[in-house]
Amino acid sequence: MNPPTEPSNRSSWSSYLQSLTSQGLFVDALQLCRRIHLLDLPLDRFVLPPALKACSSSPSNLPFSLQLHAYAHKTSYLSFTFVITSLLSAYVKLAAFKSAYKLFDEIPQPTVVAWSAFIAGLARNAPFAHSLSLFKLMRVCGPDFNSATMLGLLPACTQQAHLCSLMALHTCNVKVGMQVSEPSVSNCLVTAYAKCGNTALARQVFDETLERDLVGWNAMLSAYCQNGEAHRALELYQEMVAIGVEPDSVTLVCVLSACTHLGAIATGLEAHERTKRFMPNLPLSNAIVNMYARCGDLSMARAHFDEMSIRTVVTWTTLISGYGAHGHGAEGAYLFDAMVVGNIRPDATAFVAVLSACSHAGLVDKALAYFASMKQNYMIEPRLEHYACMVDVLGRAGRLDEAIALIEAMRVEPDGAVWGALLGACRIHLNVRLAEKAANQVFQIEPNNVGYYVLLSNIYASAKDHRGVAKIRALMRERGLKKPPGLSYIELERRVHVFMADDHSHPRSEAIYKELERLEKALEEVGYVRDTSVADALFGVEEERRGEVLGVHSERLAVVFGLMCTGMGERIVVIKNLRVCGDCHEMIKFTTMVASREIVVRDATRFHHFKQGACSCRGYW
DNA sequence: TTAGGGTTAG
Repeated sequence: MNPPTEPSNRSSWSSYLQSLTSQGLFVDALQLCRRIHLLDLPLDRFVLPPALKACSSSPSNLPFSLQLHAYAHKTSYLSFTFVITSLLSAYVKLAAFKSAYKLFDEIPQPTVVAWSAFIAGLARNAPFAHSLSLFKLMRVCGPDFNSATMLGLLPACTQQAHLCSLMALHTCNVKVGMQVSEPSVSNCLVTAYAKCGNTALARQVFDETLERDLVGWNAMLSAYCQNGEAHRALELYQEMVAIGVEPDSVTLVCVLSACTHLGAIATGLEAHERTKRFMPNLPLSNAIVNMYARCGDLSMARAHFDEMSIRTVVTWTTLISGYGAHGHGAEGAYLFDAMVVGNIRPDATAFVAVLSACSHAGLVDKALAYFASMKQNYMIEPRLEHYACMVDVLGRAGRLDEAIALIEAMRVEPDGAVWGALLGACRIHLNVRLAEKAANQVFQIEPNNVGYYVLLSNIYASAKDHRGVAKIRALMRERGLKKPPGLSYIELERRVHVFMADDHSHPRSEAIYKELERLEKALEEVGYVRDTSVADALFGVEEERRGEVLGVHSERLAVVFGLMCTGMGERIVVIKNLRVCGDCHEMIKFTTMVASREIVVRDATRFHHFKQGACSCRGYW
């Protein structure tokens, strides 16, 4: 959009300024303000809100905001609520909290709008405690709050720690009957509960809402997606469609995201069909590319990417990470270079994507070159996640000394992910001594992250160090840590089936176990030997747990069920929430030979394409 | 003063 034409008479300065700020042209707006100021032209009060909005775009404009404040005082414009609210929100955005509180104190009798504006400003720009205590003060000595007060305050509840306060605010709403009369407040409560990680309470509010609108459905869908309950999101979506609620583009972004998590490509395809009438739509298109890439269909992801008329760095990053996850590092790097040639500037996230693509494909030199160019060519200071990627790259390739040197040279304190990457490399190259060193660090930084304990325990097990295994298991018990359950998903005829280890809950469970037994016999005949090192290490240490460890992993059940339900030549796609176990990895390799099938497994870190007895990861996982 | 959405690592 072009900037509007400058006005010829003074009376339209304020509307001109307004149009500049509404287009986000803050620099031009500020220049104009200063010119008006220099010319000493008489301003009307309507100039102040856009001028203050422009000021709040950068902290360096605080002195100018103070000048505008003084001007408002001199001209008595401060008696208008809209001038006060503009000043308050400018001060809050500029983090000039003292000035904001002082101004608020000076208002003789703040209206509900002034209270709400100040609360909303604090909610967005200051820690939650600020806006909450102002709301408490309002309850004591201010006017009654209205729905706008709540809509401004609730978005500040963003963490688990805010849950108790959120429940208290919820009670306030129930008391005045607002939750029933105002769907917008209910929807905001759903979102707030979701951000605090409590989908059960979010659902309760959703269920109690009488006038349920599309925003409410979308808020609940997104609540499930953000909290790793994609399965529930899809159920809710089916329910919504069944009662005739027409999805919009936001609904479809949520649904595509849920399909992405579950690997539910058939449902994703159906959602893709529904997106047609919203196109072109950048967030939707990005979600589609991501869905295909992470559901295992790179060519569909690429086809949609190629069709897009506008692509941002987010679009490119999505596809690069897709190629990376499938082990096509060279293509990922090629895309990154093509993006740069097309004049799209990579950001820190794009570098994470390309570095991880290099890592999964073992492209060490390429990764080192990208890592160097971040700072040299783009002035992007490597962050912890970039270091974690580089340690991963060097570590996987067996260049452990260089990985350690990199950690030692880091300007920032390494975090759990960095040491965790080194620990992962120690698993691949079975370096027990270095693993202990890395684990020692990681346990101090992230004492509750179970994954790292399991990793070290498995390293000891592979090295047949039974005492080491016992030590880690004891440490886990002492700290009250339990391994999260491994889950595998498989989508068949638009239904997602979920399996856990030793799961007997599936309706066709008996047949699945029989088929598994038959398959394992056939695999042994062609040379598959079950790797029991992890379970053996527990033998004599935790006799009662040996069975559990030796038990049937979820990916085995999902793969066998997939074999049973699909025809010859059909590809099987299984999604796992944790890393696929070494023994299952081996077993699936043999299965592709015996059953002449292609099997794709997406685990927590990447894709494994199994075909004719080999896996695309070639050990880089 | 005013509710819902997309990308990365381990």
